[in-house]
Amino acid sequence: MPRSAHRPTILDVARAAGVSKSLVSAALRGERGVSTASRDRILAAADELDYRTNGWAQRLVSGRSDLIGVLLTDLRNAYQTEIVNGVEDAARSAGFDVILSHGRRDRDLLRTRLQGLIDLGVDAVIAVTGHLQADDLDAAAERVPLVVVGRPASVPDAAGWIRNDDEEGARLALTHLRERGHERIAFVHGSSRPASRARRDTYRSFVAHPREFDADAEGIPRLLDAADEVSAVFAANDRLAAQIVADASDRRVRVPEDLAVVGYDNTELAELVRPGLTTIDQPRTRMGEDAAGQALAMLDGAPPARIVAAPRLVVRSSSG
Amino acid sequence: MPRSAHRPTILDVARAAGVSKSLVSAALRGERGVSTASRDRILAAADELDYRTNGWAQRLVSGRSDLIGVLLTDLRNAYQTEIVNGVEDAARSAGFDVILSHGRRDRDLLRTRLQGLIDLGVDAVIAVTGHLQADDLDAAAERVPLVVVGRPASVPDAAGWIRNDDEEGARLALTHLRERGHERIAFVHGSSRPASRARRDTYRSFVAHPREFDADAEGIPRLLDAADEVSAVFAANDRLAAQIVADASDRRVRVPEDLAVVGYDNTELAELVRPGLTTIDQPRTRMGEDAAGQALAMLDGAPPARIVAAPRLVVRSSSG
DNA sequence: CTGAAAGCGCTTACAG
DNA sequence: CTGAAAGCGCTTACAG
Repeated sequence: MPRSAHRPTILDVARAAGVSKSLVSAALRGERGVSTASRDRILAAADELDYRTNGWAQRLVSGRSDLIGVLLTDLRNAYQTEIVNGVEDAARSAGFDVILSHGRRDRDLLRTRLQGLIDLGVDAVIAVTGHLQADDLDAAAERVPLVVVGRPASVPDAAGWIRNDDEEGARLALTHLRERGHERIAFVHGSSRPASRARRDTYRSFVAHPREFDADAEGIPRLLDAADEVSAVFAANDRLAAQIVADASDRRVRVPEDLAVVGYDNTELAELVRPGLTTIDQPRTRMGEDAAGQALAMLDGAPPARIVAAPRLVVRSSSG
Repeated sequence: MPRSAHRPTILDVARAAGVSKSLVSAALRGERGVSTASRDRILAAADELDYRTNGWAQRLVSGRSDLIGVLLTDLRNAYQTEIVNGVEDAARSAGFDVILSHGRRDRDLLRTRLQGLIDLGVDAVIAVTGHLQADDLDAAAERVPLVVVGRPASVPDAAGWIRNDDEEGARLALTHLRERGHERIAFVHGSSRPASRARRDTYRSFVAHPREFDADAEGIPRLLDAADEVSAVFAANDRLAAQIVADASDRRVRVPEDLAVVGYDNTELAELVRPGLTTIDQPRTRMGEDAAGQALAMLDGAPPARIVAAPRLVVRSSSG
C-alpha cells in the first residue's frame, strides 16, 4: 500500500460494509449491541482495507490517550531498566501503552522532555529521576498525574513519590562492614543530590571519624593512597564502587584484602566486575509497578501516595 | 489550575484577545502577516490563560506529528546511548521530537512496540536493533519511513539501513592480536544473529585452526581450561569480553599474560573493567545522526540508502 | 440494533 | 491584515 494513497478511514470501511460510520465505530471498539452479522461484515471490510484507526482523531475526541510517559534521567543508567519494566507491565495490563523520554542527565533537557511528554498528551507521567527541580515538578503536577521515582530535592504534594530508604540502605552497608571487622570506613560521594546526601549523612552519624572523598580524578587516588588509614569504603553507588575497584587494581591495592568496597544499587556492573561488588539492592521492578499503579489510581481520582521501599544487602566478594 | 477546569482552547484565547480563532492560530504558529498589535495581544492572552495547543487536534488536521519514534532492542544496552543521542540531535535541529520504545530483547514484544509507534502516528521510525524479522520490517516499512540501525537478517528495500562493517571490525581485532604475536586465537560467540555471525565468519577465514566457544556457562570455562592451547580470544562483544575477564580472574588465568582478550563495541564497560578492554569502536553518534538524516530525507521523498560505517580499533590493556 | 447529527480543537484555503 | 467556513477522523449522545 503506497503511502501516497488515501489511507482508509472509518467512512471507507462503512461504505465497504454497507453500514453507517457510527456502527463501524461501535464494532471496532467492541461495543455490545452490534449484530453478529454486521460486526463480521465490518471487521472483514476493515481487514480487507487494512484499516487502522487514526490515533490523533481518537484521542482528540475521547480526551484520553491511554498513554503513560516515562521520563528517565538518561539512557545509560543500568539501575532503571527494571523500574521501566515494572511500569510497563503494570501499565499494559491496565490497557495503557508506555513511551519513554530521557534527559541525558541535564536539568534543562529533562525539563524540556517532561514538558514534551505532557504536551504530547500522555495521561500520566512517571519521572524516574532525582534530577528535577521543585518548580519543574510543580508545573508538571499541575497539568497531569505525576509520580516521581527517585529522590529529587522536593516532591510537590500533588505528585506521587516512590523511593528507596537510603538511610536504611546505608545502615545495612555500614553495619555489614563493621560486622566484618572494619572500623576505619571511608565514604565516596556520588553527587550532592538528596539520595547521595542521605547515604552520606547516615555514614557521618554511623562512624566515629568520618573520612570522605570525592568521586573525581583526585578523590579516588587520594582514597587509595590512604588505604593504610582506612580498611573499607562505602561508595554512594555501584558505578563509583566499580571505579574504585578498577583504580585499586591499577595501583596494586588489593580488594578486599587491603580495602573492602561496598556499593549501592545492585546494577549489572556489580556482578560483572571482579571482585564482585557487595551492594545494596532496591526492589526496582516492584517500585516500577507501584509507580504505574499509583499513576493509574490518580487518574481515577485517588490522592497521591508516598512509598518508601526497603533496600536489601547483597554480599559479594568485594567486602571480604 | 485544577485539571477539572475547562482547559483553554484557541477559542478562549480568541475571545480574550478580541480576534478570530483563525488569527490566533496564525499568530501562535508564527505565521507572517499578523499585525504586531494583534500578535502581542494574542500572545499575551495565551500566556495569561496558560494556553497550550492540543497536540492531538493539531496532528489530526496537519496530518503530521513532527515525531520520530526510536525502537530499541532493550534498555540495558550501553551501546545504543550515543546512537540515540545522535538521532535526537539531528531530529531536534530539524524540528522533530523523539520518543523511545523498547522490546526487552524479545522479538514479539519488539514487533508489538514497532506497531505501537506507528499506530501512535510517528512520522518515521528508526529501529536500533538487529532482532526484527524480515516480515516485521516489511510491514513497518510499508506504513512509514523506516531506517534500521544494526544488522537484522534482512532489511526491506523500502527501508534505510545503517550498520558498521563487522567484517572489517573483526579483521582489525584479529590483525591486532596477530601483530602482538598471537597465533592461537579463539573466538567466543555472541549469538547466532548476523552481526555476531559476520564477526565469526571473518574469524574463521582469518585463522588457520579456528577454535570456537559458546558464551554460556559451559563455554567460557572450557575456553579458560584451554588457556594453554590458545593465547588470545576475540569476543563478539564487550559484555562477553568482560565476562571472560571476570571468569579468568576467578580461575587465576591472568589477562593479558595468559590470555589476551579483545571485545567489540567499545561500551562503557570496556574502560571500567580491569584490565581495560581492547575493543572495536563504531562511530555511534554519527550513525545516529545519519539515521535521523535519512529518515527525514525519506519523509521528503528521498530513496532509502544503505550506509556501512567504518569501525576503529581501540587498544587497552587486555590485549597486552 | 442502526443511522444522522453534532462536536472534539485545531488548520487550511478563501474572501474581503 | 483579518474572519467565516469547511473539514481532519473519530466518538458521543440521541432518535428511531
